[in-house]
Amino acid sequence: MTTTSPIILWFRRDLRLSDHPALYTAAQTGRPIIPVWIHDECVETLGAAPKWRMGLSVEKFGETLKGIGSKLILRRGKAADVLKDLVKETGASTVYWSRAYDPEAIKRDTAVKTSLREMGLKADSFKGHLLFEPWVAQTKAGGFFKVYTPFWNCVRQIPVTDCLPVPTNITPPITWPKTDNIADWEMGRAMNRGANVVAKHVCVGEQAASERLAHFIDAAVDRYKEDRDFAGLPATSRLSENLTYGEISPRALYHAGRAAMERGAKGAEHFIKEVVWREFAYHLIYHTPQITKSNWRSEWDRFPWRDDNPDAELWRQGMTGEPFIDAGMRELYVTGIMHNRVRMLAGSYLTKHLMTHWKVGLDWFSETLIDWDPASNAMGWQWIAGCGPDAALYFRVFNPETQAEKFDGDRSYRNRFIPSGENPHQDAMSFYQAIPRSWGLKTGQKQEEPIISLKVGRERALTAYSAQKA
DNA sequence: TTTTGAGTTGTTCGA
DNA sequence: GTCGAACAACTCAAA
Repeated sequence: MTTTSPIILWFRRDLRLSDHPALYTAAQTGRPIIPVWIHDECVETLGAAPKWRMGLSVEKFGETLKGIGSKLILRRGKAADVLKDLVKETGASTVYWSRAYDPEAIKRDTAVKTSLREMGLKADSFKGHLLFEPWVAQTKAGGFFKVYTPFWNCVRQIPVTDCLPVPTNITPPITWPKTDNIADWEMGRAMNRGANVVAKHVCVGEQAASERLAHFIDAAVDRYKEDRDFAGLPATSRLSENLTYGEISPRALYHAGRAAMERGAKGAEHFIKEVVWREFAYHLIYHTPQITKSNWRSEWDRFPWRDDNPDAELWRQGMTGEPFIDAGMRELYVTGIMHNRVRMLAGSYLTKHLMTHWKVGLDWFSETLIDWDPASNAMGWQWIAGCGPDAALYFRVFNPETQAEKFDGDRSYRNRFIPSGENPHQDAMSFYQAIPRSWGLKTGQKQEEPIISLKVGRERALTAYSAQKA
């Protein structure tokens, strides 16, 4: 190992220059840095929308690096093999990356670390994706938390250090290794909905993410606590899209929130608590990785969920006949995201009224969300289905019509995504451009009658829950 | 070890 | 129309 050999900076879901511990540490050595992004085994298995959106992020980050005299080297293959090849080609003696915590990524990274160290290389991972490493928060008994509030009470006492600046000295190597062309990968190929429709709604890259945060702090954080549940209001930060690709660090959100708190913004602590929900999801996925695949509470294994079925297909198509649910499913299809409140309703409706397994919903979200995150989605679906970490009051079944009355009383959200009146909203109409022809929906078509009465659906679910408990 | 208090997000019904 | 109780009892975390 020489002190002048290059450092390979393996980027994954950390596509930014600011507040990047691995990059910052590498830059401080003064050695040449070779930024790399690999279309690896974890990228292969991404759903259509997350893969497409990831591609946009990678492309943008490549431009950013180019702008500072560096370059993003692109390769495709199994991560461990690609990195071994790159080490041989470049004479690098060190590989750095930011830690990931979901089971697939841990498996990949463990293999990478082992094989690189066997070659005598320095291979180190850094914090960066989270405020708190999942093993830091512990109960007094030394275990992990299963309830949010005690988790929050624990981590809120842990100091969060300042954000790191963008390194000023990212030294290029003398010669660059060859790189693939991202266009050849066709990362949007599986977007069989119109990617051009969704593209109007994305916000890509570090600069855009940072402006989005500033705008939220400026315009919305004060009323965040009161307004965040109103689906038609621009009251949320929408930063989940950027966090999941690491275009902004959670620490940037945290400190922006703290600064707002200090000037008396009432909603700011609530905003930080939501950021910490993401931390809690990672705490859970780290300690109970089976959360992505099987019921977190195993007693739910005997619950009579239905597998995928025609009702679930109508749910995916935004054709349940429940306007608030359908609006949410159409928001998802047109914009790639769904308001948090409506995600809960859509999840409750699928798993309770339609008695369909939460995995059916999780799979659809994994396919269609541009802000898809392995930890948050697994936790969210298990929570809403009742088999996840929560007090799990089994009779808590959301009523989409009551919820619409409460959280979309002026119908602005439903009208945005379901055509109504003489001049329907542009987003409602673009749904028909976005959907695949195979769905057979005509422009302007909507489901007039609910596919199941709310009363019948609710009672059917409650009966099944009572039977399970007995 | 036992006890105690609390647990993101709800709905319905009847007074 | 509004408001409180019932829905039922269990798990978690700390004292």
